[in-house]
Amino acid sequence: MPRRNHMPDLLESQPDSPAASADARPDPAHDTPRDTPHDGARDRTRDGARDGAQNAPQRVRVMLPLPFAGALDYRMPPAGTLHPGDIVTVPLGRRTETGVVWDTHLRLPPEFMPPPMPTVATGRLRAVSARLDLPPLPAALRQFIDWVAAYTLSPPGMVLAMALRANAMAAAPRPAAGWAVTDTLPPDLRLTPARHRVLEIARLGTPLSTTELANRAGVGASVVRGLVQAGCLREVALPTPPAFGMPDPTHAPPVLEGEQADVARALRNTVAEDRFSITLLEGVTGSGKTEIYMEAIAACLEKGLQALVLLPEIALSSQWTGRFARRFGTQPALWHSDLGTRLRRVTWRSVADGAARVVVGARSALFLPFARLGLIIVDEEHETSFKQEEGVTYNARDMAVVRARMDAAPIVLVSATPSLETLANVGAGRYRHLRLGARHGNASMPQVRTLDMRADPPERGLFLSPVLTGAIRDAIGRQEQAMLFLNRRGYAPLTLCRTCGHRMQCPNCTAWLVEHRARHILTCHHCGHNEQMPPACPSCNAEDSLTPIGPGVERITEEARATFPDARILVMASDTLHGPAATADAVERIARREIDLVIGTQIVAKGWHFPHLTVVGIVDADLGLGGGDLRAAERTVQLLHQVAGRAGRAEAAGHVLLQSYVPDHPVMEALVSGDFTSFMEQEAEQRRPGFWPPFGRLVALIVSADTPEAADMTARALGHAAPHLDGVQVLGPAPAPLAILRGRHRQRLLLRARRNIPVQPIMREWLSRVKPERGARVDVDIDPISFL
DNA sequence: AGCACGCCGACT
DNA sequence: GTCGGCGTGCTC
Repeated sequence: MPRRNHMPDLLESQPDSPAASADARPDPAHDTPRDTPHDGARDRTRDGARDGAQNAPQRVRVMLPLPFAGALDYRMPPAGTLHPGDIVTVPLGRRTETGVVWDTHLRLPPEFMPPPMPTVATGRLRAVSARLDLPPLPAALRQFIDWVAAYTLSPPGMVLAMALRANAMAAAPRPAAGWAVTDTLPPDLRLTPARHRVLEIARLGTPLSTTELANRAGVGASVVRGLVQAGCLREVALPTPPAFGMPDPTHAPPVLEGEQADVARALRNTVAEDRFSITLLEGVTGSGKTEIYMEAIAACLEKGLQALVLLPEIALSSQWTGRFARRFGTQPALWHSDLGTRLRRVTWRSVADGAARVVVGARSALFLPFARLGLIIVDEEHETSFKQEEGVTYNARDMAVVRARMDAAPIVLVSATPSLETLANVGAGRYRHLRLGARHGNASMPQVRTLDMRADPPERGLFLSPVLTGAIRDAIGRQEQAMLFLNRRGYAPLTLCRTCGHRMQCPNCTAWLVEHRARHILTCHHCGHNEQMPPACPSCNAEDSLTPIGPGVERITEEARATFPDARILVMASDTLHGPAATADAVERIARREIDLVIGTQIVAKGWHFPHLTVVGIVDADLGLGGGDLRAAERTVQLLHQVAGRAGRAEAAGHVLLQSYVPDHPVMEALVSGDFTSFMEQEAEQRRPGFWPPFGRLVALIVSADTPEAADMTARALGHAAPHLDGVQVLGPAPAPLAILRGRHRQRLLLRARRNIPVQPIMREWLSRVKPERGARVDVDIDPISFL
């Protein structure tokens, strides 16, 4: 039964009912005359629909999680009917694959329509082997998969693979067995006292598992097994305990006042509308955004619908789930790529049957089979880690908006520093805008100032200015905490021979090797190659001549230990914290004031709440500005604002010091003034004239090959075949900044188009005209955010 | 993605 | 004479 009567138009015309199943309707994908002359004459009818389902076999389209251009056709199995969404096994060649019965009609905008697949003659169809006893893939998810595939130019099967990755396809988990007393006991039963106790417990009614029964009777499990053997106990399926608790929206509602109450109310109303809408929730760090969007989740739960919360990194989830549990009285379901097999399967099924009410996850959670999705939240929407760079390249933030549309659900994008894309959508009136202007409670925004490194340089060989070390020393003296941020792992990013100038380089990549002193190695952050630190220069054999150049967190830690010998220092970097549990533990220790000085990379910039932290030092505020990346300035502001936001979240005021050699750069000025609106307006004005995103669209082509020649030839062929169209421009080919990555030689091209031009058909046509050289591959990245 | 088929080198 | 290298192509 449809829960809402305002599904999107595209779905409205194709209700997911048996009446609309794969076989009953004409299929445009099959209408082109493709049959061979031999088959053509007798194979004019399709699907059996026109001349009666009883006579001709019925076709079913089955999407397999394989890189095919589309679904394959099968014959309906002898028994029963199949409907779109059913999960089935089918023969493929000499193996058996699991797939999903797909819709006959692609419900996509016309410009997205992929080229039709050739049709196989009815006589050569193979039958579907079996329908698996699993909840069917919902129509909205199937439509979403087709849409993502068409948008990203990926084979739909590869997108489906992401939705099936749950491994949920394995046989249904067998319910745990319990034991009940048989109606008649065998007459020859030897009833020992132990056996008697077991039977008494078992007679109480509730079936119990072997161990539980033995424990309660105070006997060993062998007694229970003996009774089973003797035929006194029969097996009954135990009711599976719900894997997820029911979050209670009334468990601990927050007390909200003023602006916070207004925004929470507006969000609740949006959710109550129960239809597709997009809202940007913008609020400075510490303004209580999480607490407020949890009210949106509460409203969603009150409607009996499911909510999905996307976080940029799952490391964040420990603090998040803690807050959730305090608000709703139970833990949410968690979804990320390295969930254990069992939990993964249980979660997938619970999402499908609606038992999991709130799911928090990384981007892959977007492909879960929600039974009744009523809200999507994208927290830290500006984060670039929402972009998947491998396999199917997609931006989870953008695809979340599409998913919300398909499920007719509201979506809320949350950020302190929204991306320019999102702000442009607000400006164009496509998104609603809710703002929180002030910090929560008595907390005030931290005071930010730049430290001109030219005027106050550190001592020779050191990286911290005396002004910064002074501020840290004062904070620690006041029993407060301080933090140093440097977005660079390891000891030093470059190792140089002082004698001959040789630089230690990765053999597989165009990149310097990074020294990790703690592990005595040089390592490549791109391919994982590592080697021992050589005792002498590998080029000129000079001994003691290799010198570290520049700082990483390890080196800053060394300096801090020397400068603050009594401080309790904790390093937070992805390679020192192994997994979410270790991260959570580190965060706990900081909150418990067991630490005086935190030194960290990216990972400290996440939404952690450190109430006693008052001083934040940014070791190298200029770091992200080089490299000529389109979004370098925007990204630096977002990252550094996020780091700065860790300071002064409680009563005591926060101070942020930015070490910079360009203190009058607009990025530094924006951070000091806190006026991001003006900064983003300036950014917009720089991108608008050249039709750079968000005022135009980009598609990156990455050519990679095992030889430089193959990469070069393929890239040049693409250059020659480049489209010549109004409002479309092709840049390149040029060697990629990472000209060699993992031993593969790389070239890049970039297509830029006006915003109103759909790039997918252009790309399809372009790519179809170029055949890559042997050993070469072309990867397409729609809406790229990395330019490496 | 698998898994066949297919045409050129060192071996029981 | 065969076993086997992985290049190319197909799977409804």
